[in-house]
Amino acid sequence: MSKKTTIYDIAKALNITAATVSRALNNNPRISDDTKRMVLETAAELNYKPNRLAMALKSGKSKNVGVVLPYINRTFFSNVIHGIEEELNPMGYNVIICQTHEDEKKEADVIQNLLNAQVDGILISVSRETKNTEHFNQILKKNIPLIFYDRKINVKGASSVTLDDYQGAYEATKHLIDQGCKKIAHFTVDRSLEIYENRIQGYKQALKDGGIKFNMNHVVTIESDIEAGKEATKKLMELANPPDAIFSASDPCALGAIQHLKSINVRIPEDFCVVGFSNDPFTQFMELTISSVDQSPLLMGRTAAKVFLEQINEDDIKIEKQVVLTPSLKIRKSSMKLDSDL
Amino acid sequence: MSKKTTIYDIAKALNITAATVSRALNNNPRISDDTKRMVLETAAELNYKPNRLAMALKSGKSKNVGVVLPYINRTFFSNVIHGIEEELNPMGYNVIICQTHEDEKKEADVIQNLLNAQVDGILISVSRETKNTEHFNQILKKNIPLIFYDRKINVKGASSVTLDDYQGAYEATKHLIDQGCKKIAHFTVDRSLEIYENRIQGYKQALKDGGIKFNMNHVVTIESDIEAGKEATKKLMELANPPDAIFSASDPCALGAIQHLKSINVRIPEDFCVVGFSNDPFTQFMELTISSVDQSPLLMGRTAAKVFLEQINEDDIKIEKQVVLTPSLKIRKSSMKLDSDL
DNA sequence: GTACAACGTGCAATCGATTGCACAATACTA
DNA sequence: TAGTATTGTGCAATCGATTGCACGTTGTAC
Repeated sequence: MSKKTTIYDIAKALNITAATVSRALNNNPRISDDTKRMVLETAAELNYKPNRLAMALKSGKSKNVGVVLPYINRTFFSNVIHGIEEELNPMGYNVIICQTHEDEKKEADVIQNLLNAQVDGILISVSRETKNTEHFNQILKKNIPLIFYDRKINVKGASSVTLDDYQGAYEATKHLIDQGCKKIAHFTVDRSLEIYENRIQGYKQALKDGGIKFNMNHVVTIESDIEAGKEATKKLMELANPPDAIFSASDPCALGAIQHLKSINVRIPEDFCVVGFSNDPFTQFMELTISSVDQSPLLMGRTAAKVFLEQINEDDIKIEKQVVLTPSLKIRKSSMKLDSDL
Repeated sequence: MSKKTTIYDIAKALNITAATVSRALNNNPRISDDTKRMVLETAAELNYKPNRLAMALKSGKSKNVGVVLPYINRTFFSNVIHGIEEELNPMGYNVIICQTHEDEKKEADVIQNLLNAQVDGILISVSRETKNTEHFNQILKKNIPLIFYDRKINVKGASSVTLDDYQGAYEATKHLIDQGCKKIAHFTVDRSLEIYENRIQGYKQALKDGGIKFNMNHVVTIESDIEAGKEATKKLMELANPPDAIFSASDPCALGAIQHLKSINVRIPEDFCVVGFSNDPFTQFMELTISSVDQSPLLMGRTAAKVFLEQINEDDIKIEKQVVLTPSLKIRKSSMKLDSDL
């Protein structure tokens, strides 16, 4: 195995100093062109590769950023990462992924770990459990950019890139009203998370603006999976006053709802409309395609990355930046009662 | 902003040497218990956190591993990552994700980058384009473990964790034959990749064993998406001798096939059976659930990680290890012609 | 011919943690 | 009481690259 070649090896080969080699490699104007050429040639010959660890230790910049999220194998999050990489890789940054599994303690742990690894910034979507903000302050205290994406929490000094969940929910609900739905139920997941709370608020406002009375019994908090959607729908349909539409804050729940409705022979969208949230790919795959609010995860990732890059370049002047992306409602069969919407 | 505290700060506070502090923190037996206690206390007070970069530089072990894959936002790959993290995080490793976008040059670039970052190992699923193995040899020359997962390429000294694609394809095809299908077509994606070639071979062997003549016209190479699946199916059905089943090496293509077949009123599974490959979540979401071969991506990730851990512990003795995982066919509605399969 | 500028390199410290070797202090043996 | 173990720390080099300052050379001006 060939030991790695360092600038010292190059220096020795040319009978000069490592300092000169370093300067030559960095194209320092104080080094003569001749020397530069020789260094470059020798570097190539010896197959020299810079040791990023050494550079990082010296400069204090690791050129790594941490990306923290609940679970990586969720469509939304893996797409966000994709977006982040698109922006950061070309700038020479590597991305270290850490999962929290929706656990506050684990979140604090991975953040500590990232700080120890000297990351240059942290992009995070907070876990559902998180209440304490101490670990976030740790980051800011070290003057490391902290950017929340999608799920944020209020921390002074941190930036955020989020979706206008309120708006998305409002549009989805309004769309259902426009389709003639009168009794619109809502599935939510975790009201302690801002995103879900905002969706409820958007939903409520749309009802209000549409002249529909808000019905407490039509709002159900469930897990974000198909089964939960089925069960919840079953219960809703057994109410004395069942809904004629569901706006679900989660796509899997919307799917579960549809599956149950079909099983009891409710016609969709003629008798019942459903709209989901997230625009997960599967919503387009079904025969009965599902309307959903798109969160543009790629754009969110790219935007979060850009905000990071801005902050890193502004040095000491720490300007919090709050970017809010606009969602777009994808209207599909599950809620297309009227031809006019085609 | 509080400057980071180092072992020197602790040393100064206690009027001892950084060397002693280092030993105390590492629980070196040559340090007295008293000193250890004091160091630990002071470390806590000063909120000392080890600098992983410095440790890495000194030890030559960065505790980072690179994971290279075509695209992160593919169900299969994001699940593999999940599996890798499950094994590696508890051991103190961080994972650096790099995408190749199926591009050989990019693949070589990210590998170079990972090597410069001094990763302790590289787990990779090669890009479709890759022919040259030079960049892989670079890794091995530095005595860094190289583990292929899913898509491998022959490189002496590298380990691999793959799926028995041959077996998976064989079972899928045999299952179709057992269902009474006589003319089974096959969708493949890229025959230059071992995994797809193996699937074809398994398909062929199953046909042979089932006494069915292989029909060249029933094997179609297409992209792995719904549209391609639709089109290819359309063409197949227009043949003088159309198939009565499709074993697709890709789930999206299988879905495309089903969509087209429905559109021309072919009954599934009564008149036509379809089996996909990958067991993508959406295959279970449809009303007409799709049979598919499961690749157990989580297990694959975990296994690849374990192989890495073994190699890293065996030091110089470099033993190549080839693990082959067994796929499992998930039989669902799209191919369940006979009740006996229930 | 002297003075000063410009140019090109080398010296040595630094980033933070680790470690072989040396050495002082104490404990134990004869 | 001298001599040898044992124990606990310090010294200084090291990992690989960077950088402020110093210094020797050559060139130019008067």
